[in-house]
Formats: sequence, C-alpha cells, structure tokens
Amino acid sequence: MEYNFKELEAKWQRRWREEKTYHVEVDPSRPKYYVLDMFPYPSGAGLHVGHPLGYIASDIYSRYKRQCGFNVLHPMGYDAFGLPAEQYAIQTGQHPAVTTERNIARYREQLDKIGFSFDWDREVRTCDPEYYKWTQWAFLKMYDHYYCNDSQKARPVSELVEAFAEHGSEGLNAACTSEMHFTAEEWNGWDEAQREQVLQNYRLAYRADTTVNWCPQLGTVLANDEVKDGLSVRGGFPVEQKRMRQWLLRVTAYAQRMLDGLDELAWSDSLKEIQRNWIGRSVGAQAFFPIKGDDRKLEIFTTRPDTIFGVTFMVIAPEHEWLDSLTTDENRAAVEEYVAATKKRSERERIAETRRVSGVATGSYAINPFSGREIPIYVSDYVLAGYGTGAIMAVPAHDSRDYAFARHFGLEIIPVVEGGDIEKESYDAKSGRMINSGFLDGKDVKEAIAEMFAEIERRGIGKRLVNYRLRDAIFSRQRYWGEPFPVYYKDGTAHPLSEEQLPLELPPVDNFGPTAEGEPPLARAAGWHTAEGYPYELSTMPGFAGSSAYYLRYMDARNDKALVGREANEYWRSVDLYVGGIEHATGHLMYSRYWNMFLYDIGCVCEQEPFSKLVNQGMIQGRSNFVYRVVGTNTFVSAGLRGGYETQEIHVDVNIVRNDILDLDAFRAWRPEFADAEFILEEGKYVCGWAVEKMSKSMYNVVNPDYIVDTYGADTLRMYEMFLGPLEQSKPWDTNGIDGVHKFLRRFWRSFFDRSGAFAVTDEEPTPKELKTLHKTIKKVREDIENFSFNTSVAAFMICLNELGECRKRAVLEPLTALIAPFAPHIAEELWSMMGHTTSVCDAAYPVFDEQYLAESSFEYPVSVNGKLRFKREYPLSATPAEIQADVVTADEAQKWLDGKTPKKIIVVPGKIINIVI
RNA sequence: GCGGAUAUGGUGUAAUUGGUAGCCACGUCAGACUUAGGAUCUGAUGCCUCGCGGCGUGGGGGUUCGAGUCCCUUUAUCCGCACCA
Repeated sequence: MEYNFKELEAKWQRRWREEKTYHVEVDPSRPKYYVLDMFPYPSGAGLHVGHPLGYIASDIYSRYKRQCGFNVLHPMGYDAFGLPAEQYAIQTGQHPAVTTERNIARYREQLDKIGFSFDWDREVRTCDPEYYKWTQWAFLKMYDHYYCNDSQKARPVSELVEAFAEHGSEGLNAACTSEMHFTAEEWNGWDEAQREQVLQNYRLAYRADTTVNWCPQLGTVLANDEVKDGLSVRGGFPVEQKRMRQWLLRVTAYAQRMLDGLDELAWSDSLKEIQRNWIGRSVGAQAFFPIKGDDRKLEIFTTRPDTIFGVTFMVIAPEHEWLDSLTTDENRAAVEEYVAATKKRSERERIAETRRVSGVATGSYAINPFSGREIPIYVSDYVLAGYGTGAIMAVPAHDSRDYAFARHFGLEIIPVVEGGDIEKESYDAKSGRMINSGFLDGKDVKEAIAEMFAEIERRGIGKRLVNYRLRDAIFSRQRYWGEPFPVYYKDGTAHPLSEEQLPLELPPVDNFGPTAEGEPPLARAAGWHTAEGYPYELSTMPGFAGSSAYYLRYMDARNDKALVGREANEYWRSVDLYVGGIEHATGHLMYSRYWNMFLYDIGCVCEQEPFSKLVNQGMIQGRSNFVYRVVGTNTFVSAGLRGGYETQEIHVDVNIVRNDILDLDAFRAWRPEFADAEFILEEGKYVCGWAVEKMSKSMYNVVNPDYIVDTYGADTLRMYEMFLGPLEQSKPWDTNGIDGVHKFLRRFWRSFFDRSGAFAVTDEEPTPKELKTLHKTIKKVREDIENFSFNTSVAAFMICLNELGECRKRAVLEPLTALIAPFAPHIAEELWSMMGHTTSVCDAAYPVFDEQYLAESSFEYPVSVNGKLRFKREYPLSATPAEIQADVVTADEAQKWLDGKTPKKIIVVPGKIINIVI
C-alpha cells in the first residue's frame, strides 16, 4: 500500500474535527499542562512557511505531554485589532471587521492543513465584543485602583479617598505621577473635579498631559516599544515628541516586582536581560540644589553622589518646567531660540546628532551644597525631560557628556577621583581614591558613595532613591480599529461606565481616517455619547490591550460572568509553556506581566506571573534565488559561468527553482518579458545563485505552507521545519532537503508492509539488538523533546530506522509509532489504527514514555590511556566504579596499552570516562 | 559606548556536556534496477597526499593525560539598549 499522505491527512483532520479529539475540559483527576502560542495578527498576506515554526514546536510538545497523561490546554485565537486592517480600510473604505474576518478564515484554512491539536472551541478574537468586554473591564479596574508602595499591591481608590478625607496626603506611600502634599481640610474643601484631578495622580489607569511619541503619518500616539530609532515600528514613519493629554497605565508602579519576578521565570537569559534593561533600575540619590536669589531648590538625580564636590555647573532639559523662570532677561532670547530649534528637530534627527554638543546658559546660578560654589545653570537637550527629574548636576571630570559640554563652553573641570587624565578625557570609572572633596578625601569611591548617601540625608539635601528607565505606558491611540474606552466626559472630567454597561461597542463610521479637524475617527460616529448626551472618549486602546490577558480568557473562553471563572483559573493557573518570537520582549511580554500582576493583586487570578516557561523560536528568513542576465540581452548565464560576462542579478521565483536548478520552461512562462529568454547552461543545467534575505513578496522567496503540504504532506512539513536546525536559532527556509524527511516518512510507512504491499506487522519477538535500538531512540527522543531539541529528535528517528532495517515486529513498530505521533500525527494515527487500535494515538496510554523501557539500557564507557582514547567497553549502569576499575586494569586490552607497566593513576568517573595514566 | 548571542565540510547541522570531531540529512560522485524520470536501492564523500602520513571546529595564547566544549585575548556577524545622569 502506498503512503498516500493527501488522503490520509484529510481523513484524520476530518476525524479530529468531527470527534473533537482535542477538546479539553477542567479535570481535577488529571494533572494539567498549558501550552500557548503567541496568537497571530491575521494579515492579508496569509501564512508563509516561517509562521508555523513555533506552532509546530508547541504542538509537538502538547501532543507529547498529552501522551504522558497530562490534561493539555492548547488553544489558538487571533489578535485581530490593529493597524494594517485600518490602513487598508482608510484606503479602500472596506470595514476592518470585514477584511479581518476574511483574513481569519484564510489563516484558519492554512492552520488546519498542518494538523494542529488546538481546541478551537476556546478560540478568542480580540475584536469580538464578547472578548473586549473583559479588556474594558480590566481597564475600569485599573482606573479604580492605585498602587500602595507599603503593601506592594494595588488597592481600591475608595480607600485612598477615605484616607484623604481623614488625614490628607499625610503618611501616604503610593505610586504617583508627581508627589503631592495636602491636608484633610484642603481635600474636603475641594469640589469633585478638583478631587478627581488629584486622584488621577494615583490611579493605575489615568489621564495626564505628557510628552508622547506622536506619529503624524499614522495620526496617532505610540508607546515607547512601538518606536525604534525614531521611526514607528509599524510602517516606519517618523515620530516626534509632543505634549498631549492621554490615557496612561501606571506600569512603573510594578517596575520592581517585574524585575524581581524575572529571577524565577524559565525564560532565556537574553530575554530576561532585555527586560531588565528596559526596566533600567538604577540606585542613586535625589538631591536639591539651592538657587541663588530664589527660594526654590533644583531637584536632580545622580548615581554618583560621591562626585558632588566636582559639580561645576547644572543642566536642565529644554522641556523643564522651571526653564522659563530660571531664564534671566539677558539670556531669554538665546534660550527661546534654542528651545524652538530643539522642538523643531524630529526624534530621528535628535538621535542622529547624539554627539553634537549644544546648549545655552539660563543666566541663573545654583549653589553647590557641599563646596558652596556658585555654579551656572544651562539648558541642553542632552538632558532628557523623561528621565529622573529632567535636571542634572554636571561633573565634567567624571562624566564624558558633561566633559564634552564643559570643554565646549570653557567651564571648570575639577577632578575628585584619582585615576584619569582630565586633560584628555573624563574619568568615568567607579573606582579610585577621592581628592578635592573635603571629608571624603582619601576614601575609596564605593565607600564615598555610601557615605554620601548618609550625609545627604543627614543634611536634609535629599535622599537615597531608586530610579527606573521604564515609563508609564501611553494607552490611547487616535485610531478606529481598537477597543473603545468605557469612559465618558462630563464637564471635562472623565467618568467610567459601570460594569453592567460593558461592552461599550465600537460604533459604525463612514470613514476610517481622522476628521478634517484632526480628531480621531470616532468623532465621526453619530450618537457616540451616553443616553444623557455626554460624549464618549474618542481614542481607542492600543494593540497590546487585547493581547495582555488573552491567555486567561482561553481558560474559560465562553464565561459571560467573568474574565475567567475561579474554578477554571485555579485548575489551569498559568501558562506552563509559551512559545513565540523575541520581538515581543519589551512590548506584549512586559504589558502581560503587568496586567497579570494587577489582576493577581485584585484577587482575580491565582498566579502572579503569567508565563512560567518561555521559548523563543527563531525567525525563518527567505532563501532567494537569482538568475544572471547578460546586460543588454535577454540571455541568461548560469551562475558558474557568469565570470566572463557583465551580468545583472535578477530575483527569480523560488517556486520555479529546485535544488538551485532553474526550470527553464516555467521561467519562460513566469513573466512575458522572459518568454523568449536564451540560456547559457553548464552541463545542461541552469544553476541559480542564492542569498539569505527577509522572506517577502518583492524578493520572490515566499514559500507557502499550503504548497509544501500539497506536495509533501503536513507530516513532512512538520518534521522538516523541526529538522531545519535548533528551534531558537534564526535560519533561512530552504526547500532543498525536504526530500530527505519525506523519504524517511515513506520508508517508515513501508516498514509496516511486505514486498507485495500487504500490511504485515508480525507478533514476532524482537531481538535484543532491535530492542536496544528502540530503547535508545525512546530515551533520546524523550530527552530531546524536554529540551526543545526537535532537530536532533528527527535525526534520532532516521538513525533508528536505518538501524532497524526491515523490522516489521509489532513490539518495535507500535512504540515507535506512538513516539513519532507528536511529530507526524497523521501517519501515526493511520498506522496506529491499522495495528488494530480504535482510540486515537494521542490518547494512547501506551507505555512508550515509561521508565521501564530505559531501565534495560546500557552505556558505553570510553577508556583512554594517557589521554589517548583506546577503546570502549560496555557496562550496565549499575556497575560500581570499583568494578569498572578492576575490570579495566585486568582486561587484556588494557594490559596491551599498559605495556607491562603499573599504572600511576586510574581515573574513573561513573557514566563518563575511564582514564589510565601510566 | 554598554549588554547579550553566534562562529564546525560545498550546504543545514550533530557531538554521551571535557573523551575517537563531522552523527542525520541535502548536494556531489560511482554503481544497480528501470516504463529513461526530479522514482527506488547500494556504496563513497572534511582538506592535502598516488600512498605512507599530515592538517583540521574564525585567529592567537593558556589550563588538562585529553579542548569544538573551560580560561585569557583577538576578529567577524547578528540582536537588544543608548546623551538614562
């Protein structure tokens, strides 16, 4: 019987669907395991061969876990709100819901062909009102909570209100935008709007005037992780800094917890490091510098309080609130000109000119609280408004940026740490002996820092402070295709809807672009207000809103009473294995952790961290092919012969090239201008050149998984994607080589049949050699799956088959079928049922993964003499070092190498190595 | 500039984690069969050399009986952050 993968794969996919093979329910009698993929944004281009890589890996793992007896939750859904659908809508007038629906259908069709074990009954779509109801709900909860630094958790704002009424801001230790001080009398005297203004300073979801990343082309603001090198990640448009009133999430309140939580996560070190850098914790001192002729004090943050005696000037950011009041009349014109020039520069220009020194004196002076010197205050854009206090104390001798600034403006440079040569450059290292620093002289830098912290607090100049680079997340987008905010405005103050009013559904509009007045598209929606006529918020939520808690919704996807029911949540708890791309390191993976921690604080979920283990699959690049046209002709020269010609390199569709050999007829048919192409061949073939590039339409290197499934079958696609290389490594897709895997599956299939083609599995007893091969393979594949080393497990299957030769014994083939099922489920199901089983192989309570199979294995010990490896001997694992040692010394082989001498030393490491030193 | 990762045949990769480098495939070469095919099967295939033998894991040095693996140094590529005070 032939291996008819087409028929057989269709048959099993149909059966899995009809019998709901992969449907799961809460089952307290079995241990659970939750395997999650990062759900896709359904783009119009459909899936290419790189997209399913992670899905295949996670599918193998979930099928494996299921065969090990776990109740496996393995869901899938769509991150369906987003920019591309909206951009498309603006251009074509097609409603994003329509294109999204169409794209989802296409994605589903493509996914189904690959044979995933998803429980589609739990599908979620972020754009579905039944789903985004809970996104809005979480937002309302954040609005209703503040972060208490003492108890390190979110608490209801109502508690805050009570406390304010009783004793004002006294004793309050809460995460806030800026520190506020007021008495109970003041609080009680304020009206509702004034109180709300104060509360916005504390709410976890709040509205504030902040400097935002504004992208004019997209007509919206963006979060920090959505901007790279001054360009929008989506679309690559320039981004500028602008001050706007926006909704924000107080993620900074959770900075320390998110940092601490990383230690316990089974994530890659590089990913954890990216998050640590993004959070950017630094310990330093807050200090207030008196201003000459002013009773205010300028607040700065420094990590080098030891160098205060070396402060010779101060710098504030162009956006600093006090800039205007610190500027003297003589300097006003220059300062205003400087600020205007700074504002005009885009974020991108600013980054490009990073090393250019610029700035202007304000004319004001501060007083160094330690040296008592009068020091000038400058304004310069090398000081960022968004970090610390937007003002610094400058120590040119020990900070390269301050040094460059001081040199440029001829300012004084006072060394306070020994070690460098300040004539040439600043000495930034945190080591050396203090000089010119009064009571710190002679001390080591580390000592001096500690001492300075104490001294600053003792003198009341400031205090020790932890600062984070992490910024609160800007949460509004001036877009249509996103979740509406469940908020309306009354007298300019935001009011939340009640939970019963959710979901607040996205209204229809006739045009998806911004209005002529520059208002968001929702301004076009007729009736976008409450029954009383109060207008709703015009912005919508950003992309990360819907993806922040989707893993929770899968646990209990059809619950209309709660985001997730208690029973479901306490059973599934959190994601045990999360597979997805590393590009979400500072976006989704930060926001999800924040979101989950918040839900944990309010008692909605039972785990603090959402994703205990995370695997980042590498990206699949394209492998482009080229043909070489002799310039000025329509003649194409084969890659190996092009040396003698002046040629032009042209991308050719990889789908008409096989093993780098061009299909000449297909090429002539590919495009009209090549219809009469001539070829200069080498050995009768046209050999194409190749290069690794991004997989994209314009490079003609997109390989569609549907094509691979049609030609080779889903099982081949699955195994080949794994065989390509280590999961976490980025690698080019190369269809050359897929034959090897396909050939293996055909051989595997054939080993169940005799030469006449009849099913011929026998009940014969396997030989010890066959059993050894089987056990070795089981051990290897098990370990490989646990280590996500799927490429080596595919190799292990091939080796196994090579070693077994023509073995048709049930006792060997049955466990092997169960073992291969996670990788190639269709062929495994078919053979499994042919062997007489009536249940699915994925439910096989077959002891294929049992320890008993491993117990019989023996291990080889390499034996070396003087470091030169001489021979291998086999010992059972139970053998003691003493036994092995005695055996080696008395063995004839060993004697041969010992050459009659008595060994000086014998090293025996059980399970590893025996070394004899003569 | 700071931080992280990677480097092995013509290609993708593997190496009992310090123990015979190149498993498993692709490709190539040779052969068998053949309805002549981009099917199937068998064998060879790191480099140099007719051979003996020598050389080989980006380069240099070190530790070790023994290094692809550990340490130092250097180069190249990729990724993240970046006037972060």
